Amino acid sequence: MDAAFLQSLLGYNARRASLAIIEQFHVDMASFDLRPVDFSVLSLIRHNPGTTSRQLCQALNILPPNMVVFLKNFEKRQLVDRAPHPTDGRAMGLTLTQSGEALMQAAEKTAMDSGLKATSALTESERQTLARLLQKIYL
Amino acid sequence: MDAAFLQSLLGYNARRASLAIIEQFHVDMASFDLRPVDFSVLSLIRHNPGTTSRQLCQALNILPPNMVVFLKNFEKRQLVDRAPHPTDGRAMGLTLTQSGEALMQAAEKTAMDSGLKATSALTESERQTLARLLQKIYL
DNA sequence: TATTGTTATACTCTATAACTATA
DNA sequence: TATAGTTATAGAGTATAACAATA
Repeated sequence: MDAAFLQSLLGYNARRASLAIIEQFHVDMASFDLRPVDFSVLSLIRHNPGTTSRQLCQALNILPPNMVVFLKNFEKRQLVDRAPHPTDGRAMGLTLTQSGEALMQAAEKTAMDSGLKATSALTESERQTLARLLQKIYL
Repeated sequence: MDAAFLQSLLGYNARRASLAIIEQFHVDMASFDLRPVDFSVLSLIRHNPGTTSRQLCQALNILPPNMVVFLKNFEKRQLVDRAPHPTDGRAMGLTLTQSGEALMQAAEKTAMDSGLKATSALTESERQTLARLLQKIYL
């Protein structure tokens, strides 16, 4: 099967590569019960304690009604605490609970290892080049 | 918002970049009424005339029941012809119709231009490096 | 017995409209 | 008037089970 033309398109390559990495992610992260989007949200909360739902939505390009569902789930799993925002009465400040922190400490390590496994065909130098070029596209 | 950790993960970067390119794709390809997956299937048929549904499924990692819907749509739009396969009585050989060929000739040109626009922050040399590294991940 | 194509359907993900409470 | 959060729901995308026809 000749896929030379599709392989000349960066969009095609980026999508196929991201799906391959995510497939590995699902395998390696199964024990955490975290989808990629769950992981991204919790990681941002971890590294930005007190952040709001809106800020997460903007950072991850997620629509607010969908974020509500994710956060509700995290609260039910006692991974995230919601406290009144100090300056904005409409918003809620988000932080990881103690068990959320413990989970994410392990999950971030596993996610890093999973990413290395999925990109084992690359050298560390190539990984850094790749990350830099991809960020030039979407940032 | 500190997203440094997520940005260290290739899976996150690849997904964000692919979404950015696909967003541009939707804008530029609107007049063709082709989603990325439609475009990929039709392009493979164009460059591999006589190919079968199963071969397309394997090449694009699409499940057969979903491919049936795509091909049925293409047939209704008179973009694809299906003829009995010369050697396998179970399969159908797929080719573009004359109007399908005309559409895809224009669509492939537009898709290339769209990809260049979405990656205008990169040099041509960087684009080639990026494509090569991404293919090392998923091929 | 395995594979191609197919139907029907379930499940997940993403998007839209409309509402409330506060800025 | 605009924004944060929420509810309900619609739409798009992806996956599973089961079947007929052919290899």
